[in-house]
Order: sequence, then structure tokens, then C-alpha cells
Amino acid sequence: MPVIDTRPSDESSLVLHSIGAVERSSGLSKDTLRVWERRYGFPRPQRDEHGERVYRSDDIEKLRLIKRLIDRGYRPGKIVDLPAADLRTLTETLGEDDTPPGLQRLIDALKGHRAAELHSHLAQLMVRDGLDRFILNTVAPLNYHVGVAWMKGQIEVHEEHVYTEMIQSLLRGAVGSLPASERAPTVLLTTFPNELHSLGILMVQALLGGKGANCISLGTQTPIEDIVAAAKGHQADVVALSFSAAFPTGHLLDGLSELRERLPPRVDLWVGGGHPALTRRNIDGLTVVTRLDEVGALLEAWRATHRAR
Amino acid sequence: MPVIDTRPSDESSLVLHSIGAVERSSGLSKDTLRVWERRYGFPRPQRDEHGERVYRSDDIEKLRLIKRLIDRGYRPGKIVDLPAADLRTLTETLGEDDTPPGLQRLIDALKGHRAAELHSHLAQLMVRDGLDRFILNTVAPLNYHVGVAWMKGQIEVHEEHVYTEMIQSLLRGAVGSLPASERAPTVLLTTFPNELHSLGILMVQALLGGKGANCISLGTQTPIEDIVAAAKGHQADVVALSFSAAFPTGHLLDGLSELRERLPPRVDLWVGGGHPALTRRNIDGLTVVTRLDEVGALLEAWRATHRAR
DNA sequence: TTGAACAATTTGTCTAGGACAAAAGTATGA
DNA sequence: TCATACTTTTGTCCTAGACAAATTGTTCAA
Repeated sequence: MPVIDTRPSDESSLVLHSIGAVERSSGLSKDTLRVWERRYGFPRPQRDEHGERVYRSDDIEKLRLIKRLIDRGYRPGKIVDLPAADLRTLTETLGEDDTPPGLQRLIDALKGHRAAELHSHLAQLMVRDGLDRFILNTVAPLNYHVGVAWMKGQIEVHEEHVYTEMIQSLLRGAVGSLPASERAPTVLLTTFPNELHSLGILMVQALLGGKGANCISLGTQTPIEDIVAAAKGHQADVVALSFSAAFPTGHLLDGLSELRERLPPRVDLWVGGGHPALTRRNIDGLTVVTRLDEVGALLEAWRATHRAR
Repeated sequence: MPVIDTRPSDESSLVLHSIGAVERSSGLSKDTLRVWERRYGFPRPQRDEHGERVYRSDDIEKLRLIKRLIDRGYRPGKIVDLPAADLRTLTETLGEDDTPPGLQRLIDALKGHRAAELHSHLAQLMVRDGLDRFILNTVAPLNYHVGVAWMKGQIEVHEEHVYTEMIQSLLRGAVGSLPASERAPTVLLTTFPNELHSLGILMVQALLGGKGANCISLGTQTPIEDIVAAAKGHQADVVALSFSAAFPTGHLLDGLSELRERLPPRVDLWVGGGHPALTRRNIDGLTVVTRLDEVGALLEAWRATHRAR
């Protein structure tokens, strides 16, 4: 593994990077980088004495901008040729701003790196409103607006990380201090492989746990095979999954029908999250939860139909 | 990205996996998998109708065993030809099984799917011993033994998920209820991209937070660029990273030297986790934490040298 | 206008061996 | 015993072609 981190040759940082380093710092795979070079002519790195690619820092910067735009729905072919300045203006012009002032103050604290202030503010809200209302009125909308701000490039990656981490910490703390319950139903929460977003299942776990359901979280990325095994092992009544908007639609539909097929029929399958396919398509034998505040009613409905066990 | 999860052809779980899936779950790169096939004849996957590699679950199992042995110093050429049974005896001679009875009882509860019992038992230990001792005497060794049991195939994937989730919940709850502190140093905790294991940084966060340090966690998978930005934005004194054994050594070394170069010199870089390269190699300008119980001393040392700021 | 069905395009990941540097193992000499 | 040079092993990078999944564009019916 060659380390191609040549010292700066002039005052500007002209550090050079191997394709492996670029893969790491841009999130684009080596295959993708090579095929872009072939097709679009960008990036066209220099070569070292052995013919291996050597990328300049400002090319990496541009790759990062492109990646951000792609995550927002732009297509590579349309934007790879644009100069970096145009890309930057593109990132700044998207999404309208109607964030309520209460939430805006929290977002400002996040952007201002006032982590302690943000944390105490959130904790205060949780105590004041109670877990249920805190999630429905604060966390869920805040998630949305942080997402919008991120799309517009107003929030840095690390700021988004701090936010996610903080919400997780608060919710998990709250979940952990809920009174242990063995009351039905037993709900298994998780996501499919390649779905990293854990806030969705965490919010649902908190909501259900608050109403006395027996929640068991598997965290993220559980293979279908192991979801089935876990449902049997824990004698779950419900399996709950969450999908963010970025999850590939084909995998979602295939995975859900496979899971439905392999799960015992008596086990309910609840699916939620921001994925667009959930509201459009229709798969037999599963319950789609489009809004968080439906969760409580769903639980009640389950208990009503299973009262006489 | 084609998902090749063909339905089971008989009752035993014969789920098939693409090379990309194997890369993720074994920690061996696609290039490595192909070159092993060429050189050693293992693994020799089937091909689908388009000539693409399709791996069997038990081959992946064997790859995991091999990876573990390589991490312990064995060389691929010597062991890839051995049958899985021989590999297993080899691994068992490494991590000999001396699980203390107290921990074994917890592992048994995990394997018996007695989630509520496991949770209350752990919570009880945490209250009895205090956060510090709970982590050092229970969580850390339990992690190790759960890992060993998982390697030996004694624990299912979903059981490991439940375990990780439960520990996270407990520790996050504890961290959240620590008194907020603005006292120096400000420590930034995270992992590199492709490193998903979050328990390491969480344990460190709990230990440091308990001693009054101002911890800010970025969660997992922060690109180098954003670690640097976060360190500047939060005016961090220390950046702490964790690497599990499966992380590619090349990326680790490259990434660390790049990070060290781009981080302001006054920022300390602490690195820990189970990765073997950490104990073998030596990179200038960073502190390697091989054991969790060194963390406290490290913090004291930092405060001693930075007392007169 | 909406929606379904089909065709065209875009785009990421996979393929094959060949090549070669970094790491590890081995031999030689101070 | 330790440093230096040689040999083998091993992982990463190379090229250029192929193709499926996802997206976009088009057509036609309700």
C-alpha cells in the first residue's frame, strides 16, 4: 500500500493522494472514480512514476461537492463538467426556509458549535414535555429541518454527526429508564443491511416503550435471515423496520416480500420511515406507518385484536 | 448494485452473497478476494447467470476464521488451504476459554433470549459498581468474550446485535446523566468511514466524561476532512479514534498520518481499539491506548502537562 | 391531468490477468 | 546481537469491456 502524501511543493497545500485515499475521503469507490475519468474526463489525475493515479487536493474538494449534489438527486453526467464555482452556487440554492423560531434556535446552537447549550436545551424540553410529546413535537420536526439545512449545505457533516449523536443519547437514556415491561406485544426493531439510519427505530422504540410494549432493538443492518431467527428466538409479535429516503427501492420491495414470506404469519410487520416507495407501492401483509403519531393508535389496535389470546 | 440473495434451496440456510457483500462482512477487499481465488483456489465461489461471483455462507464463515488468524500473525498462504475444522481448532488455541462464571451467566442469558433478565442484570451491576468499574470490569471483558463466542459460532448474529444495542443503551443513558462539564480537555470522539463499531468510543466517552472531561461524540464514520473541521470548530484539545480488528490496515495507517498532518499540532491524537497494527506499528505524533484502564491516567497526564495554559 | 407500459439512457459495479511495491521472512556479515 | 541485503509473499493498482439497476423520456389509455 503506497503512501503518496508528498510534502507540499509550494505554500498552498498541494498534498497528493492515491486512489485509495480519495475513496476514503470522498466516499466514491475506486471503480466509480476510474469510470468517471473514462467517461466524463473528470477527475483526470496525474500519474506517478509507476503509472498510478495521483489526485490533487482541489480535485478532491470538487468531488466532494459533486457527491453532495448527487445525494440530493442531481445526476453525475449533468454536473461533473461544471466548474467548482457553479457547483457551489447550486448547493446554496435549494429548499425553502420555514423553520419555526424555536427549532431555528436549536439549529443555530448546532451550527455555532455550542454543544453543551444544545444538549441542555433539548434535555430541558424532554423533561418539560414528556417523552411522547418531545419526540412528536420536537425531535421529528427537528430531524426534518436539520435534513433540509444539510441539503442546502448550511450544515457541515460533523455538525450533523453531533446532532444525531446527541438525539440518540437522549432517547436511549430515556428508553433505558423506562420501567421494564413484559407486556404484549413484543416488538422487534431493526433495519435492513445498508440502512444506517437508526433514529427512526429509536423514536418508535421510545414511543412504544412509553406505552408499555416490550421492545427489543437489534440496532441497524440486520440481515433478513437473522431478523427471522430473532423473531423466532424472542417470540416477537411484531417486527418493525425503518427505511430512509436514500434506500434503494428495489432492495426495499424485494427484501420486504422475502421477509414477509419467511416470517411466521402470526407476526405483524410494521414499516415506516421517509422512503417514498412506502406511500406509493403496496405489499400484502404489512402495515405502513407514514407518520410517527400513528404509532400509538397502531399499538392500541394490535392490543384490541389480540386481547383474547 | 445487484443483491444476490437467492432463496434457500433446501432447509439449511443457503443464502448467497455478492463479492461486495463479502467485502463488507469479512473485511477483505474485492481485490484480495479475487487474487486469493487466483492464487490459492479459495474461496472458489459459484457464478450466477452473468458470470459474477456468488459466495456461500459457510465460505464466508471460513473467511472470517482466516481473517482472525491473519490478524494474529498467521500468513494467508499457510492457512487458506486448511479445512474449516482445523482453522477452528487453531482459533480455539488462541483465545482460550476462561470466561469467568459471572460473565458466562450473562452470555447464557443472551443466548437464551432472556433480554429482560440480561438488561436488569447489567443495570444492577452498573449501579452497584459505578460507571467506571462497570466498564472496566464488566463491559470490556464481556465484549471480548462475546466476540470470542461469536467467532466460534456460539452466538448468532441477532444475538450479537441485541447485546451491542443493550450495552449502548445503558452506557448512553449513563453518559447522558453525567453532570455537564466544560472542563478541559475537550475530547472529540469518532471513527473513520467504514468503521461501524461504536462501542469503543462510547466506553471511552463514558470513562472520560466520568472524570469531568468535555466529550463530544461524532458517532461513527466521520471522513478525515470533517474530523479536522470538527476539531477546529469545537476547539478540541484531543481527537480520539477507535479501530476494530477488521479495519483494513492500509487505510488505518494512511488515514492516521493524513489526519495527523492536517490536524493542528496542539491537538492530541489518541487511538485505541482491538486492531493489531496499533500495537505493532509506530506512527509519530499519536498516542496509542492499548487498554481501557489507561484512559484515566492518560487524561491525568494531559491535565498535568497543560495545567499552566 | 394522472397513470401504466415500454424504450432509451445513464450510471455503478463486476469481470480478467498482468504488474509491482510494501511487508514479512531469510541469509549474510559486522 | 544487531544491522543490512536478498527472496518470497501478499495486497493494491492497472486497463477496458460488459451489463443490470435506476432514471428519464415517450406513448397511449383512462
